[in-house]
Amino acid sequence: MISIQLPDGSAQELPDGSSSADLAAKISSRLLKEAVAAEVNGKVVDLALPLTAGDSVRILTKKDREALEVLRHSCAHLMADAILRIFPQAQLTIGPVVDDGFYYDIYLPEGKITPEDFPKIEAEMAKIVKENHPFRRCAATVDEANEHFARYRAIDGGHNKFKMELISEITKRGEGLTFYKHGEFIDLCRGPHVPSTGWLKNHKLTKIAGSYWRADAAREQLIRVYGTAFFSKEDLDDYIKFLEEAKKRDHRVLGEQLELFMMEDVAPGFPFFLPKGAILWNTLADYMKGLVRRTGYVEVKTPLVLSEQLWHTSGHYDNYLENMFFTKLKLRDPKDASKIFDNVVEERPMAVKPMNCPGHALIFKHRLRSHRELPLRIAELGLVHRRELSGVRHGLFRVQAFTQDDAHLFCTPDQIEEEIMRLMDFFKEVYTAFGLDDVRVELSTRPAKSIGSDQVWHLAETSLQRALEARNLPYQLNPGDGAFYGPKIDFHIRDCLKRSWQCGTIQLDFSMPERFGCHYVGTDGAKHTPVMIHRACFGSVERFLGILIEHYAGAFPLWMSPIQAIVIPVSDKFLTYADDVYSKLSAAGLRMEINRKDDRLGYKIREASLQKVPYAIVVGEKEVESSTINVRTREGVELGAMTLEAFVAQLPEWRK
RNA sequence: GCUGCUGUAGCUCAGUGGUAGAGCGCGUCCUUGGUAAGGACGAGGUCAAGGGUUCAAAUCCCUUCAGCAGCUCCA
Repeated sequence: MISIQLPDGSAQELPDGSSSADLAAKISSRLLKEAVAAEVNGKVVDLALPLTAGDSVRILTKKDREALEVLRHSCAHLMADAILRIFPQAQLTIGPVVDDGFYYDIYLPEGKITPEDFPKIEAEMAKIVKENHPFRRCAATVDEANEHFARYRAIDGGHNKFKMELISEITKRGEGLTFYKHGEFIDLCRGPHVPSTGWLKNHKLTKIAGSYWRADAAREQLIRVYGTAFFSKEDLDDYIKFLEEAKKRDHRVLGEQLELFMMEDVAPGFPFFLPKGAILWNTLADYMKGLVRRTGYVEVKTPLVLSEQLWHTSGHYDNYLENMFFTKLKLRDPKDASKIFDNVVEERPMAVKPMNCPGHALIFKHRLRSHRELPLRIAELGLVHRRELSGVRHGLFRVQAFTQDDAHLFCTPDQIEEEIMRLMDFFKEVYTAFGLDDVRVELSTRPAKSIGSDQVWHLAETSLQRALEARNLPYQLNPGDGAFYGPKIDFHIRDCLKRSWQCGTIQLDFSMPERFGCHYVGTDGAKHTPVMIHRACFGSVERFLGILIEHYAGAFPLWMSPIQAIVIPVSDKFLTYADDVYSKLSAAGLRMEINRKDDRLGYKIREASLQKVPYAIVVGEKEVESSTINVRTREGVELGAMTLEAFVAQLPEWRK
């Protein structure tokens, strides 16, 4: 008999050679039915693996995150099996689990797999699920491995060199080889797996992408087939619904439909804000400017183009060159105006700023500062330009020019804690204002390679920690993940689809004040170097706006809505009255529009709803006679007839 | 930057060697209407750009540019 420890601290006695499955069976038949895998001494393994005395075992069911990963990895095998049945010349490489599913990288010497093949592959997968093959684990030697991989022999007569490469690496590390077999299919795999293919009913292939063996562009081109799997059909359906919902909320699509912004080939990665988008942008900017003014900042404006020399001082030239735009002078030949010289040697070459901090450092050292001025909080909605590789640009999320709600706080080390607490309050106020209450905080501390004294690092890190604790903010600690010049706090917010976005960041900097020679005169009359705190709350106004478009699905709260109400005359007989309503509400401060088109009422209502205008104001004969308006919300609720005053009085918060 | 896919009217897309199409939007007219699509007519295109193959190219090939997905990147 062996004794097995359970998570609740109790123990179970089992016969020698028993497995986790036997353990589950002994606890309850229901648990055996629901068991997916087991965590033995902290490692996830197959249910069928024999246990040894003293093991501590947790049975994993579909409720456990680890179990879902096991399921998905098994599903990767299932998919690989199906693909090999359809494409016998395919060679498997690796097939790991990723965030919301799995993929398998496949080498296909010729031909290709496209999404059109999905139905065929899925049909084959369904067949294998129905056959309900058990997953069997087998340990093997290298020779046996060769044997196992006989079926992967390439058409040219060679072995599957990808698997052979993996095998030789594993062997070199002195680890044993394990294979997993279901039906005729066998694959090199660490495991574990679900008990049988019957578990893998709820799957879906999602997309195809290119990849390279070992992520090395010089090596073989592979086809990456993505899929996902869930324990229940409901979960799979929910996931498919989530994908559809996310697609509907795509800010690039809504940006087009709601006429918020546009992109042009002549300016890739540089959005054009259309009138309605510009209202949104300005609403965010105005909100931020107001808050900054109320919370003890000074606001500045710094130049876009600065001498290259400055970027040497700041260190960006050495570390950030690839992401910077540089100006390039041209000259016309004085004798021949059609001749242009491109390669002009510039006396003072200039660069477009990718960050605002050097400018703010220059403002700080513009004159001698006293300790009495600290903390000095310098804020700027600063437009920065950053070159991005062509493949990474994405709507408003990743652009080449954007406006940071940037600020740099110059303070003494003693003031760090107080400033961080103020920032926590500031950030919280902002996110709450936009209905983003789900905020996750990460604290990253000193990396191996860093500058600054132990003393300053220690003070800074404990200040950050104390501030987080004082504000009761749970946080995730990322030891060693800070920048070389200081620790940082990142804010990740979740939108209404539970997607996480990194927005705010607070970074301490012990380096830049030094580089720029920023000093203040202390109480002792001597010069001291301040600490610099970089911080941005939106991050980028453009990106934050993109997040809000998706968060609200274009139906912004009243105070942000580009058009807050639209006047719809029942027919053009009532245009005069409609104009009157329009002017009065505009004068009251509401952003108004008026629909003068010769369409039927129903059509204009529909248009207003699709444009997500919060209120449609209908005016016709009845309204003219009683000097009222008839109000309908974009959700389709009829608020009925009311006076203009009553309408304005009942509005929820409509300016911030 | 890499790989794959895509680029046709303002938008969404069909057309895949032989006279450029639809729906929506836009304009004009009819209609003067009561809370999510009334009707008729009309304008609108160097088929991304450049080169090649061909009697003939939106269609096939090459190059470039841009977009999309993934990868890589984002101290």
